[in-house]
Amino acid sequence: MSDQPASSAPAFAPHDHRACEARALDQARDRLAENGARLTPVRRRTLEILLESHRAMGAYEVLDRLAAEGFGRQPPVAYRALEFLVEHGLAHRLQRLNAFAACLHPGHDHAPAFLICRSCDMLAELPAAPVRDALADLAAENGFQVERVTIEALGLCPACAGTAA
Amino acid sequence: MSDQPASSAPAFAPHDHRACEARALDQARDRLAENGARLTPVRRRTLEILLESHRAMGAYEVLDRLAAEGFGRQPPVAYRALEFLVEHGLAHRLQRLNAFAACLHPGHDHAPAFLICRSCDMLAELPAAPVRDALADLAAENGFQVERVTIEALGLCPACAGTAA
DNA sequence: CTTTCGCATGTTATATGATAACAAGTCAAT
DNA sequence: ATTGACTTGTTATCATATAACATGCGAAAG
Repeated sequence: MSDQPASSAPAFAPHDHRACEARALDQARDRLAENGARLTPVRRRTLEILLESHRAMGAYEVLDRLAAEGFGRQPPVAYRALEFLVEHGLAHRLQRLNAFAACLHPGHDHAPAFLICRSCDMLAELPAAPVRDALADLAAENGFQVERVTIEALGLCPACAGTAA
Repeated sequence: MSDQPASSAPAFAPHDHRACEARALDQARDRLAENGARLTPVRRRTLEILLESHRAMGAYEVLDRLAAEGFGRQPPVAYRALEFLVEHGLAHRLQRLNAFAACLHPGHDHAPAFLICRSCDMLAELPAAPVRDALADLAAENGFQVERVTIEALGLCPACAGTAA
């Protein structure tokens, strides 16, 4: 367990974000190499933008950033890069927000659960094995073949809950 | 257990749909009476439209139906009725599809899990207590206060899985 | 080399989903 | 009969997402 915080992840806790970003980028490179996919400039920049914060970003927010840096300024530019990242497990799409977020554990325990703070927009991506198992049981009971799952909770992160109280 | 199929619900199985519809409408009336809210013609019709099938419908699909029957033809007409139904627990919003579906168990075990068939669009709404509990544990570990949860699985219903095989 | 082919990037145009802001109608309770 | 809360309707606009097509670029076959 050198670099995988596994179940007791920092989540909303403060942490060394530079390292966090760098590690995710490295893992992304590895993963793409394995799959024979290319981390082109737009794609790389898109991933970096998502990695800057533990927040979900709308496609148009990402697009503005890309456009400002000389990439194309039409929606498909952002959507394609985001779709690529999602396909390769380097980012997630948050259904609840119509938005995207960088994946913090590429390659590990996919289909995580998300805790989304409605006050500060911060996001925690957590290993969701127990939750998925419970859902898998439910599906099995009903003869349903699960392909993708969406497990998201909206609420207040510890910091915001404290402030409100 | 006269009318609550509880955990082993028909889900994707064939069933007496007229009764299913009628019961949901009755329960809706009860529930709204309790809350002092009105089941006006648009709202009632919107609920009936959702109840016709165990599918999720987009707001614009509902709107077309309403408009064809003499109600307003502008988006807010549908969105308002749908929002009202969701607020009172008579319908659910499916994040994964940007769509809405009638609630089949108004008043019982809310925040259910959904199984959505990507082939025939059929939908099962299931009591999700174990799944929610697992998610609640995860949230508690991270000091997160959950307010709303989204638990959805996309895949193949028994019928479609059988056909494909 | 250079041709070819697949993929990446870019564009224009349009589809789809959702809300803000305001006007007018309904209806129960005074 | 009048008020005031709520409901319905409108116009206008915003936000999200994708289809369809043109161009460029680079690796591999000739």
